[in-house]
Amino acid sequence: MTTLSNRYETEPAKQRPTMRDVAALAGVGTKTVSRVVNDEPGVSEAKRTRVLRAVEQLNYQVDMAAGSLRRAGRRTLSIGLLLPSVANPFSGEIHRAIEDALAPRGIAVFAASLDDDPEREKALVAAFIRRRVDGLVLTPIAKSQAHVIPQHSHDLPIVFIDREPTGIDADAIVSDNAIGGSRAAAHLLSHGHTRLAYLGDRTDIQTARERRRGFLEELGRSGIPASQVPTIEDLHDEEAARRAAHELLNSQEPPTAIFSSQNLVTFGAMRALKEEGMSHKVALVGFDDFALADMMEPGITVIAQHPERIGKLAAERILARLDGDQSQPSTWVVPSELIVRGSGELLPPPQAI
Amino acid sequence: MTTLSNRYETEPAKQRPTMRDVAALAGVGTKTVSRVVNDEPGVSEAKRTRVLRAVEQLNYQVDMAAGSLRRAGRRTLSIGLLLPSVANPFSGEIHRAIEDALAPRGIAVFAASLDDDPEREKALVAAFIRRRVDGLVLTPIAKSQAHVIPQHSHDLPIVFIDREPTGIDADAIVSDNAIGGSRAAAHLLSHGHTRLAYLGDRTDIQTARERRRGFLEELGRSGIPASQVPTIEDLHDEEAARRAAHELLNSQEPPTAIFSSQNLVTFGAMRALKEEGMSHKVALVGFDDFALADMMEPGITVIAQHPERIGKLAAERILARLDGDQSQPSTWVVPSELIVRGSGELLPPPQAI
DNA sequence: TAACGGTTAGACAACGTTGTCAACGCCCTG
DNA sequence: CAGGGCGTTGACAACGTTGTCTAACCGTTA
Repeated sequence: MTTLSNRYETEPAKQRPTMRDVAALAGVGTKTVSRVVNDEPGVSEAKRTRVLRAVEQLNYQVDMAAGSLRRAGRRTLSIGLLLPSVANPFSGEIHRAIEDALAPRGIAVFAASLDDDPEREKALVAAFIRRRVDGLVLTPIAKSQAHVIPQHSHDLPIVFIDREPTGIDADAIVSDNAIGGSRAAAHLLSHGHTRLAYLGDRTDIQTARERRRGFLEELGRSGIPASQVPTIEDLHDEEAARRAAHELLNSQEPPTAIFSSQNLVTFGAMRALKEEGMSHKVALVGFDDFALADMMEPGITVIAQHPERIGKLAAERILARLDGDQSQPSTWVVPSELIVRGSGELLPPPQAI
Repeated sequence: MTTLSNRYETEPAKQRPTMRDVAALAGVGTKTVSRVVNDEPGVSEAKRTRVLRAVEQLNYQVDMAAGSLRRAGRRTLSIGLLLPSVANPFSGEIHRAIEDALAPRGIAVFAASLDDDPEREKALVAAFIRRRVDGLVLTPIAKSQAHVIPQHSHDLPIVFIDREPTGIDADAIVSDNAIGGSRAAAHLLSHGHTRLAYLGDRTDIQTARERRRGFLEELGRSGIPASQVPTIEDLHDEEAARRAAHELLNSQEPPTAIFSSQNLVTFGAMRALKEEGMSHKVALVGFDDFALADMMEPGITVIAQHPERIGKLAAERILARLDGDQSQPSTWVVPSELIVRGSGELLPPPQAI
């Protein structure tokens, strides 16, 4: 409220200046203006400064859309990013890493949330293609991406993140989900646990299945058959996870250690443990790190993913493809990391050994 | 790796189909194709289905950029969103609310991070204007936004969020920072505290100053002059806040209650309290809510903001302006809310009363 | 049968920019 | 002094789409 005039009351809403306006004011041809604003050679110093002055005076900004329409290659210097949700901190980290990697090249990022909805996946991919993005980074949801990606977008660089795509051959960046799961198992086993349980996410999500597989296989290698491991799955929110954990803790033979395959599931498990007064009695390892994990009582041991590395790699793949990389698409795996904070190092009670 | 052919090996990288291709295949004029894909009337059913079949077959998608170049009004159906950082959960919530409000109108969101850097603010605004976004939602940083927003963008809807702009007359959506601060003070006073301290963010940030002002004014009304309130400011990260809190707690007359003006500052204070074993002895109220605040020991009482409401209002303002709203720009205030969880209800020790 | 109105259809120009190309002026060389 | 080469410059078409406008066709009415 500092100025007096209302931005919205100025009547004629004067047109945004075009290159022609600048050319007219500077007394040159439009092509000369084009050369100046694009830093192309072949313009005398005298004209260059005249043009720059006119640009300044009119506050002219090129229309990139019009430019890329004519320009060879048709680059729009924008990419589309499809995440589970832009409000999700894990996605936010990926987003930021991608932005940081693309900004130096002047590439802007369209971001959108999928909410695990295959319909949205398809619609948003189409919306971005209509906007002629130079590349696409996306977390796949639909069973197959073949129908999501139109045939004739074959030259559009696409990188899948977090989950590998199906039905289409493209670059992908994923965490080592199975290895992470086995890492969790090995860690708990090394502290003497023999009664372990698994709390997992929706089984139609590939990463969740991988984490479970890695966890159970590692237990199997230590002589604990999967049939002996209570496994509760399809937990998609904190409340469901909380109830499942309560159920586990009140079962006939409660586990002495729990592996939760995802953030919200971990939160639910933490709640249940706290409510049962078992936070310091039953070990917990969660997949995926989160803020303040070290401030919990006890601190929560996790298998941390590295969203910033996933994002950086995804952006690098897009750039490489834009720069003409024709190599076979492949999958890059970002290693997970065990972070020890207390909850995963609780020992089983003597009688349970 | 499901299919055999490499997407990047198909030699001629065939051109994306245009309206002309569709028209040729369907045996009609381009304008008829245009009418069909834009759902305009005046096309016989026979031709309509022929066009749709051709669209399907070629997997044609309109080029929105080319369309809006010609189309009156020049809408690109995209907006620019400038946040402190897309990786910041508070920003993520705002982002999501904006996306949800604009998606039904087919508007896509460019998101970018400012990192509190006025240079980036200016550069990113320019980048979005070059892309001809239909509107701009931004968290202002520079001392004045007058030079950030070019003169001739006077018809471009702009909404400022979180902080009010200076030097430009535009809509703004903010939290009731001062009231929130006074709410925190009143809450702590009502539990008998008389020795309170303030831990604050960078003093050049308007919101931080407002929160402090509200807090101190409320104390003043209860007869506690600002001069008696230890005030440590310019804390921009968790570590600085932690050190400041330690200092406070080890001072001659340590406070019995602390108000921290921002998330990272709250985290630092929590750390210091835990390290000093004072978590249950010194009251703490933080500005801004965060995940797992209720799982801390004790739960952290906060003055919660409502990012989802801020985002929704911002999007609604943009839409109203796009729809021709010419009213005076003004500021909308989103009320904060006290959430009681334990840390703010700790009583001062008897000897301190 | 002629005139008319309504519907359907496509030719054409234009949106703001850049690639292509021809033309201009200047300086240098033979 | 003619000719060649080089550095500048702008006219023009084209990018993919849509607004405008006119034409063709249909059925109806006088």
